[in-house]
Amino acid sequence: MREKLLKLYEYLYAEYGAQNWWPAETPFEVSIGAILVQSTAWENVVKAINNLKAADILTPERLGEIPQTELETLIRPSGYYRVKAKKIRAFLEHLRAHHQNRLALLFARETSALRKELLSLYGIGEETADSILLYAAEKPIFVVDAYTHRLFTRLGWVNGKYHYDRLQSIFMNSLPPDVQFFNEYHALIVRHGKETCRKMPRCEGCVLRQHCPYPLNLGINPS
DNA sequence: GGCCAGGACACCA
DNA sequence: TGGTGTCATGGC
Repeated sequence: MREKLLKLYEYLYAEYGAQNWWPAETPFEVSIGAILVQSTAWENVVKAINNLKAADILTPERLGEIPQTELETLIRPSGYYRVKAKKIRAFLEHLRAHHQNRLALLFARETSALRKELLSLYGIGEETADSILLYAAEKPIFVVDAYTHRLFTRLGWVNGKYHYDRLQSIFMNSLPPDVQFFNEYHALIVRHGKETCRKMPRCEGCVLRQHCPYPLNLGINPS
């Protein structure tokens, strides 16, 4: 599996180059963005983030002080704005109550304990937790998503239902735990998914509703 | 006007 | 454990 994963990475990197993720200025911005991007096009998240920046409240303290309705209004462009406002407030409340509003204190925890802590919060599931771990806390955790499942399904490397942990294990058990490598690999899979999806009928087992043009000629044999 | 985007959760069998 | 409904704006 290791060789196939490395070959896939080489293909994607040669095709798209460095993606320079996560597109944010601070770990806190990454964390908020990770919640806002749930089932949403990134372009809409940018609008919401820009609203928060324009209001000059993109800090744990300030964001935690504004009323929920005001937060809802500011993040509205990212969609699902009511539930996302609750999720952000749950995250902020935890940060305030347990870590003095300081991400550095939260991120100082041991990785698996930190992951469990994030997963215990309302609105933070596996992908969001791992995105925060990798892109904000810079822990060597591989982020998996629907694009990953679709790509692996088309390559014949997995079949059936989308199980986050199973898919993640394929990477974690085969590749060295390198933050920059994991960063680039996931970003490339997302980039590839965005670039290549809207032309052919969707495939069996695909968790996304959109269309995609697989199979690719990756030259990688199915397992 | 229809489809869908870098999920998570509630509820049900 | 698995399947389904809900949340919602904005681009194409």
